[in-house]
Amino acid sequence: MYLQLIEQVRHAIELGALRPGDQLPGIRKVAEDLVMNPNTVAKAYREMEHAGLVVLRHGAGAFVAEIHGKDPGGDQRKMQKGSAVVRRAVNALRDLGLDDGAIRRLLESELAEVSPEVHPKEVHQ
Amino acid sequence: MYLQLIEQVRHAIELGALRPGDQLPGIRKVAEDLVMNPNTVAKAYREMEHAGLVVLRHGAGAFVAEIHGKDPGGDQRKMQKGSAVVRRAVNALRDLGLDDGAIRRLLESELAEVSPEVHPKEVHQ
DNA sequence: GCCACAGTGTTACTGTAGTAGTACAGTAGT
DNA sequence: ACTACTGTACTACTACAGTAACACTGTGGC
Repeated sequence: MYLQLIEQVRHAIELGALRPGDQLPGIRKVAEDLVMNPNTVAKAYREMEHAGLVVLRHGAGAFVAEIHGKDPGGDQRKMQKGSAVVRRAVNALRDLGLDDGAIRRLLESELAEVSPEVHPKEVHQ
Repeated sequence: MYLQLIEQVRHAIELGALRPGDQLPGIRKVAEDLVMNPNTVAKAYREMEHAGLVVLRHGAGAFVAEIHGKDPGGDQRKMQKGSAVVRRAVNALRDLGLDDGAIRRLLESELAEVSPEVHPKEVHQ
């Protein structure tokens, strides 16, 4: 759950929806919106700080870190182009009558094709 | 982890790699291959039996259930066509320089676009 | 026919990570 | 200084993964 939240924020940053210096909504606010415990959000925030995505200032708030990648602008272009690719693919897959679960399985199967048995786990250390 | 195993088996059945009546490898065998605990595999097997995917026979083994869907053949076709779609999309995304994590985020973002906040949880029971 | 053995799934029990709940501590504006 | 906001720390609970001993089935030898 807290991992999903991290992925969402990471995605927002990559897309440019969140920019360096921006303040993230407070822990309780997020917790209320997503119907989860404040502590769970706090854990996500701490993990993100550990990953260098955001900077936490006790009492002040959480802010998007200044530099999270080497090529901030390039990533946004790539993600936007990629988003179009994914949209077309998903539409085609849904036209075939496949549900979200089947689509996820197909993707995981394809991703595992090249680099098998490498699950995304080495992120935090 | 046991959920991933279930998804893999479900995928294999949908693709036709596993057919009704086929015997699944033993719990310990699978556990050794995937470097996980036999108990974890056992839990996956039990969940799959509960979902009607397989039939467990104490002392004999685990076998793929006779009927798991209404249109066995049609699903295979759809999945195979879908697999081609996904392959092309993934290749395009990788050519853009996107890694697996970014690709997953793009997919999740796209899937959430239409039916937001509906996480895959209603599978069992 | 019967028994031992190797295979199978099953069932306790333990440790650990994630989540929820609650109270605490720091910051900034008034 | 007060107050309303922020993140932090501690505790309890639940679910998952790991470990080991158990129970059932099928096969081969006797």
